Amino acid sequence: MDEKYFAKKIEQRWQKKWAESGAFEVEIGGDKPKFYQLEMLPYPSGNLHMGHVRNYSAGDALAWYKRLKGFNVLHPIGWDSFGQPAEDAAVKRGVNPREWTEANITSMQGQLQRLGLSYDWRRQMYAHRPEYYKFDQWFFLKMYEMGLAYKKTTQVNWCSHDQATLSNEQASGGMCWRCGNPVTKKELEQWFLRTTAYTGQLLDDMKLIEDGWPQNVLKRQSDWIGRSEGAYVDFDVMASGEQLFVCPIVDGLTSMVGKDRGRVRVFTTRIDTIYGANSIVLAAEHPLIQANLDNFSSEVAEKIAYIRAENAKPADHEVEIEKDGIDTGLKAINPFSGEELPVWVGNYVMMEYGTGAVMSVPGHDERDYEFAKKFGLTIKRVIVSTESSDSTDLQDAPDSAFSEYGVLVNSGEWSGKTSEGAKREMTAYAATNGFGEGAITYRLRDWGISRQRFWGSPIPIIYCDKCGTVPEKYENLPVRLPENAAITGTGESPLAKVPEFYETTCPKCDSPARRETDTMDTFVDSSWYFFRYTDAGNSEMPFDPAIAKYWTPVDQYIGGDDHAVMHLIYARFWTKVMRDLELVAFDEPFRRLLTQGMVVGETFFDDASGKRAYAVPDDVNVERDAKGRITSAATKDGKQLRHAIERMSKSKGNGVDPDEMVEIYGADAARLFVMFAAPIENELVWNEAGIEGAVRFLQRVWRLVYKWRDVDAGPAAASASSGPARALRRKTHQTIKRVGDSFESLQFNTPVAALMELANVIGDFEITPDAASAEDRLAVREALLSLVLMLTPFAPHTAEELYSVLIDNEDGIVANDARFPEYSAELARPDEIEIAVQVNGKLRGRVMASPDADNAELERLAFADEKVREYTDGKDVVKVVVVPKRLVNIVVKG
RNA sequence: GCCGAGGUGGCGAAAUUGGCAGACGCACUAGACUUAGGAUCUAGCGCCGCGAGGCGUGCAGGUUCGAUUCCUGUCCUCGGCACCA
Repeated sequence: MDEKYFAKKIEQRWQKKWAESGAFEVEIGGDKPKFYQLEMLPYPSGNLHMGHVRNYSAGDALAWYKRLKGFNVLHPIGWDSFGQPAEDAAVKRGVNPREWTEANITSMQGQLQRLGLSYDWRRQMYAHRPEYYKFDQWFFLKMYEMGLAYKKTTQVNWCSHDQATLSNEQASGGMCWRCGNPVTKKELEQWFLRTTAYTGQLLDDMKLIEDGWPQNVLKRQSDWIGRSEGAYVDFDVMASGEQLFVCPIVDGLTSMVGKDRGRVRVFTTRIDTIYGANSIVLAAEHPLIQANLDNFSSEVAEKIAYIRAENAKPADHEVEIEKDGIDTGLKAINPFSGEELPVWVGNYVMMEYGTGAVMSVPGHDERDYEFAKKFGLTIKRVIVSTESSDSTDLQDAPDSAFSEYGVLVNSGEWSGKTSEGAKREMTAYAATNGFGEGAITYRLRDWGISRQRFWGSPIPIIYCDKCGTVPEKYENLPVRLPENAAITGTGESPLAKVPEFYETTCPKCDSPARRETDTMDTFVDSSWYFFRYTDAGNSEMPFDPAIAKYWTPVDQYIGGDDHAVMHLIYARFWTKVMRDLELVAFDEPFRRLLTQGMVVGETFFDDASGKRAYAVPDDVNVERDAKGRITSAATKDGKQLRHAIERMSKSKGNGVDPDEMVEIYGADAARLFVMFAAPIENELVWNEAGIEGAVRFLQRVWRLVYKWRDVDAGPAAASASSGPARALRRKTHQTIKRVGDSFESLQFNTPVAALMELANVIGDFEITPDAASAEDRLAVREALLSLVLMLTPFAPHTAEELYSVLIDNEDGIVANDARFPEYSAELARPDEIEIAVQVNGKLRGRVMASPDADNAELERLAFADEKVREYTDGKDVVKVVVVPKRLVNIVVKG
């Protein structure tokens, strides 16, 4: 053993010991309570970035903490190894996606190992290997049987940059989740998973996890699910004059009521304003509109086609979309008032939400108001008023809609009622009279999972001329990806060009048939991978329910909040499906969720010479303002550079290579620093300056241990000592409390600070080892053992090494199954505490007092203080406020 | 536009939830030890002031003996959503 701190040497030694002893390999059972610690699995891009280091360091710290607390901790890692980058690499460099992926995984496994993360490596899952994706397919077949997987032709989100389909969640904000480019629409036949079958549960079950999940993620999920309560109202629709008219029958949207009469259903949350409707407005894609295109004038038909085309274009949020529309000439009847209303097509009505049809009430809805104004339509009477006054004609006056609740006027028999009451009663009235009903709509849609991609799980479906769509048999799973396929990146399914793949026979009738050539969205893999870890080798089932029952649900999940409405919704949905399949017996997969902030870096671009980014500004001159923000940047030869703060990654060129950090400073220092630098949920602007401090701290602890290593405690003089020994023990126990509390509340920066304080106090302990009394020795030894044990979650190699030095044994913390130090409230209790003395709220003195001193005693001490007297003598004492154990505030006058 | 979170030293941040603002660390300054130090140690480090002292948690008010913490208004920053009827 060396007396100098060489990170590399001890890191290699302990990593080897852990691997050889299977230190983090766990099984079900035993006396210890279980704890499932999980971090979001990485995509094998080839390189770890600092965001990974932050995520996995935090998870590892918790895993260690729980182990030290006596838990049986499952801490696994795996690979989200299907997906587009592998295909991009194939297109760009002609490499085989499988080989590229496997090589990346190998290199990243090495990086994770060098960080010394405490995984049960045996349990790794690899999404791209048949042993895993077999069960993607297994689940698909189950969902097909349950009616949860179905195929339909629809407008899907299309990213023309990536040449790929996207689910609604992946196109959130109108931008592609991968590349950030605007999304267009494309009509395709796609497989969907019926997430909407679980809408209510996805919303309601948030109650079960609201204490363990960040507010902001819950909020985003509930916004995404988008519950909205209102009513359906059916308007009779007919042609006007000689116009021909057909009414298609589409369940829930349209129906026939007579030879020349149809009905169209609108959704509204404000049925109370129905007397103010001046028209009904339909989406251009609405079946009623599409069915009548030939019956409309060419002008109308052209306009509708135009609107439809515009709707498919990518959204630009910088520019507000101008309202557009046209009067179709059709007429509708307001079922409440009996009025005849024109039927319009409007670009602001979306086919995907509600019924694709709305009643337009310009007086009380801002969008309808804009629409009416643009086309010079009548803005009808006031329907909702703040007083129950008589009607006012809105036509001249208004410059905006009044969209609040109030009292109804001009509303027939409902005049005089409140909006709330009228909504209830009018909905009931519509229902009894057969032209409507109460309705709840959601924004959440089904999950489109078909991808015209090679590198994903094949969808296990076969198309037979005789039998139609036929699911593959379970015994034929996995449907394997071929070794090779021409990958062009042009958006067609590569598998459709591989006859050896798609040529098959029908599982039902044995005649020649064709396989589905689309593959599944990669988010399928990550929707259930954390169950696979519990039983990673199972070849018959995704996992054995009995084993999963022991480990799941996940106790603590850590990852970025960029997955708030993608992965986390899908995983919750999948869990509910698994529950209905009786594979699991709970509703929610993740008890607690911690969202860690991004690690970002400063990036510099030279727009003139292309897109080169400068990573470390060695060759960049940077000017900063008082807050340290960059005001300008230029190359050494004076070329101006554009600068930005961006998520760190190798591809952006601003990445700090974790391997390099480990090489220079050591894994422990890198991990410790990342944990200490900022609260875990904050964004971390990467700045390497601070890491030296982490190294210094580890070296300080190292020197302290070696300084005292030969002093054993001797006969345990556990009785309360006085003086420095007692003070040290007090600090030790206060630190134990602070560090434990911090872990429980998922804080990682403050416990490091607490450990630094403790190390500082040990360093200030002035007795030399030779002169130390038995009490001194006990105090120092306890302090050092506690410090080292509590350091384990942040710097496990150093902790293991120093622990073995302290106990003078080759084995360390793991081998001895050591425990987090025991906290003693008695030892943490101070003999004396400092009481602040204020006069009129301003600090004027400090006095020492016993923690048990009563208020009268504290008051007496306060008045006895010389400094305080200067401010109180000769003045009237109006009031004295005493806060036990904290302060005395004397209020004086004059 | 709507919703949410947040503004504390030169920087990252603490603050027992209404009770000594700035713990811990980075950077910086001075000194010690050194052939040397980018090692280590000592001291200093919110602002103004020689000092006593005064001021200070985005800004303006309010509640309170006492406010970074609660309330009202306002400004700014970041994030989410984007015609959801």
